[in-house]
Amino acid sequence: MATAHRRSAKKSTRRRRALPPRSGPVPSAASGARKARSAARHDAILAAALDEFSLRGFEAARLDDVAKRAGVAKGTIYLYFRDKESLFQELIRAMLTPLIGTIEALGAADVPMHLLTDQIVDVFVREIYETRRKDVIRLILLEGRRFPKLAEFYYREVLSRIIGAVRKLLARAAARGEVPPALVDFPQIIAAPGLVAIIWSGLFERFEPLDVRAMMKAHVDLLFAPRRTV
Amino acid sequence: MATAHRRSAKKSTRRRRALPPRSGPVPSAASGARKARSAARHDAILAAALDEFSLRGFEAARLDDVAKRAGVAKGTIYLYFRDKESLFQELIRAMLTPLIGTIEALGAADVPMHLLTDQIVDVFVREIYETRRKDVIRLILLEGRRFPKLAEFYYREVLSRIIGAVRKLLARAAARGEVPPALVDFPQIIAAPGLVAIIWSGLFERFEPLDVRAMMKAHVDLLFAPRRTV
DNA sequence: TATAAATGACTGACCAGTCAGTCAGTGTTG
DNA sequence: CAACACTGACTGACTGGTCAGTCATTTATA
Repeated sequence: MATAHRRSAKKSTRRRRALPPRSGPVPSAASGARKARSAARHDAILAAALDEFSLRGFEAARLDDVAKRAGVAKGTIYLYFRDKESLFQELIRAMLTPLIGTIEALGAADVPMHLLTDQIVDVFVREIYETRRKDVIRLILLEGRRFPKLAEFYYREVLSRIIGAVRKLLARAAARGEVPPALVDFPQIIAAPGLVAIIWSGLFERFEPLDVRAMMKAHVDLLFAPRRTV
Repeated sequence: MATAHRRSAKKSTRRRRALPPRSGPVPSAASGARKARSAARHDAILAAALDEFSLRGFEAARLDDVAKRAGVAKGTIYLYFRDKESLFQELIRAMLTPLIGTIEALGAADVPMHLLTDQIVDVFVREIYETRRKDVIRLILLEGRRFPKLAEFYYREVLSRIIGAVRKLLARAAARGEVPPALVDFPQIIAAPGLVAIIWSGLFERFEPLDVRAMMKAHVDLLFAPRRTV
């Protein structure tokens, strides 16, 4: 049977390379064309890696396939990334880092709740659900346990900031009586349907399609609907 | 090339095996004891497999480790399970099958919504979150993409039944005006915080603990709180 | 031409699955 | 009850295939 074995990302104990590499090649003083070409290769490898990692997961993804997909030889990957694990981690970072600005901007705004809810849904759908970031987040959920560093990065740089921003907004809204105070304790509740959508789209879409935008809209409308009691 | 015999001369025959005779089952009822012993082995392997699969994921889990953890030789696993994938699938089925009855019972009940919400939270926490089923569900979410059969089993036997039961309850409640009709379209919303909790507990608990029961309670209270408008 | 970049065949570790051999427990016989 | 034969559950060294990472060689660029 097609038994597929994988090696765990273990330390390569042997091989002492005194001064191996830093990230990219290009030592110094290179022409712009060279730099551009190099950056293009770098990005092509990342894009191919995202495809393969999404398709098969970290362990099962083959670097031979990544290379083929990127249109380079396997050795080339090692000119740009230290090893498979570095490639994975740099991929995650590259995809999520641009998100941080967007998040902090969201937290700084001070609009009334009924407008903000639409905004939150919209940012999630446009910046995550309809992009490859959806796959990146799925990868973190998938592989996070075996890469504690990665889970930590994601928590520290992304999640905790989102939670902080949302909590601040909620606290303000709660003070104005626009939102039940219980929600301030669990900002995760707001994002929960987004997570469900990401999981669902990967596993059960084929059995039962899900209109994410409608679901998230329904959810926030339910949460923020006017109440008899506060 | 594989002749790198670390084994060397077959000197010294077999090392004394550990002593299995001591301990347990003991004689008497001939075939009965045998069956019991066999069932115990079967279960020990499943339990060990759950540990290893949860810890490392399907690909990275080693059957050598499963065997060691179960206290049997690797070959023994193959007396009970066809291959690694069968072991995985049987594990999932064994853990989730007992849940089906519980679910259908829940759907049959016809209690007012405000009582049912507590019940839903309670069943989730007691039957899933506080048991190893949490890990099993995490495994499905994580590995489901690479085991379409498994995702289908889970959807058909578990998820669709839960959704059906909850939807029925919601429709009845909505007809009585206890629940906003929008919720009937997205029963996933009710379960969403449960899913968040399962993921969260695996990845971010160490940074920020999460009180699942409180979060789920807050969520259903928010959803089902009396409203000014319906 | 000199130097950097890229290649891909190769190596060594690694692991799912196999199977020849072992032995505890059972049945049979004297 | 002891001695012997039998059996099948169990074992673990081994095989065959896989793939991350290396490096001698080739190709592109300045």
